[in-house]
Amino acid sequence: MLDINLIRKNYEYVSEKLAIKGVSVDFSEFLADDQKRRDLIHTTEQLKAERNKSSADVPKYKKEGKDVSELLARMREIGDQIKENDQLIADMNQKQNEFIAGLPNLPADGVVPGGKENNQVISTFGEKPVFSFEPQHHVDIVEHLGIIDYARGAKLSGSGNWVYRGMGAQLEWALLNYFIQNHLVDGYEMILPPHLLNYECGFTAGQFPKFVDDIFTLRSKDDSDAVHGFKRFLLPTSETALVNLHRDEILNQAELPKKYFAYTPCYRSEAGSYRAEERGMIRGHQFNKVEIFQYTLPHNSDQALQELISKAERLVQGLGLHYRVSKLAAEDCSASMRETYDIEVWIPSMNDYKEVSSASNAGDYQARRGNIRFRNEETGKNEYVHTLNASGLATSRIFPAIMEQYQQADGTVIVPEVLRPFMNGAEVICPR
RNA sequence: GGAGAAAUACCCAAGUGGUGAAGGGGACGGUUUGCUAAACCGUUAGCAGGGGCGACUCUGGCGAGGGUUCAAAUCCCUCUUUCUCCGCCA
Repeated sequence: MLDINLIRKNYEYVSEKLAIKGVSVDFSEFLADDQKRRDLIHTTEQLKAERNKSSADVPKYKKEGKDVSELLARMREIGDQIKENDQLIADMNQKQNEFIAGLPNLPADGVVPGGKENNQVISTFGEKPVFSFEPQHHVDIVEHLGIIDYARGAKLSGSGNWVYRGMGAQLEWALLNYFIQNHLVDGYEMILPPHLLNYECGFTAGQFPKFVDDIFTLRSKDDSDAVHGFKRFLLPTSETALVNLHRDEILNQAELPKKYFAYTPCYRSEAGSYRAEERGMIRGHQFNKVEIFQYTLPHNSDQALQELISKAERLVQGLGLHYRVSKLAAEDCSASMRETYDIEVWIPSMNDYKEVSSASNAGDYQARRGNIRFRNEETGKNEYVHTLNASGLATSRIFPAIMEQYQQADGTVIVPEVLRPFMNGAEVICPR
């Protein structure tokens, strides 16, 4: 959520920044409505002041034996006017809130306009592997090895679902353990949140109201009072849970930065996004991810973003996978984020790099939506924290990358060394 | 799932229709003191939102949202959470 005072003070600046994100907004009606709203608040509050005063007079006059019927009549009149005005103000507030909540974050300085095509590769690690044989697609590899079962995944749940089995399940779990170990060593606190979250969580994260279609919502027996058509949804990423941990809280400055990580499956409806070239486990309705998250002081968030990026990079490096880091153009950043870097791993069969981690700084955008503040020790004032998140990592892209980058001529796959301690020392995955 | 009880500040807690939300603990500030403790004095209802250049002032706020009333922490309704009991259960 953007700062309404910033819009009031300098809407030209806000418009310019939003234009970089490809959003054009005319603030003139908004500002006029805001003035009307404030005027009405002012007159209504004066009426309330009168009501409070007269209210106190009633028992006083009664005690003195005076007639209060005229006073009561006037009070009734004021009361009706107040009621009417309060309703108008509530409507205006709602309209204003919906407008502001619908605006995306402003891109940070240095974020270039445009979409994907303007993303800039800022670094690469390792080299594309060279094969002395015809490399296989990861779907063919995992089916040959019998470690991912797509057919039965579809039988159990429908397309876009798969079953990890045997060494596949072990490799998946080893990856998660490897990530977790890494974050624990760095002093991040481990969180296992609920997977079913309420509407407010999605609002704070910035997924709602705009991106409701991308998530799975749950029906319950009594949805009659569910304002948005559902009471709970399955989290699309544990970021949604982590950013809500301190919703409506005022943190002590000394507690910051708060560093968390969480493991959860991520559930996404991915409506209509299936693409033929993404067969396999590149895009599914459920995938595993460890998410790293920080709440920081405003002036420390840029530095924290670098920390998150290098943490995610270190994980991919440890696995010995070739990848690159891209700085996203404004329109490729999600709505809540002011700056995002993607770590993209090389998938030979796709002849392309696919995102395994997205590291973002939301600035105070999510903190405003979720009312997450800290007490500034110097000023004694409450200010909004900054929130940052990064995947650390998503397995659904790493797994195929391992399959394809570590495949051998005989169809077996070498287990990256860092994972072996979590797999009883297994060095290679062979067919069952 | 059923029945009952509760929700007031950092904590405990009073307040069942009439201006300004008791009291205690804690915390913070001060006096006294060589230091600590004690004692004494004071501050501590967050927060959000209006108006004003400003000193300042007004409004809302007693879990949340509605309602009744001239007036609501107090009465009524809905919801949320917590606790107790019953049922079911990994």
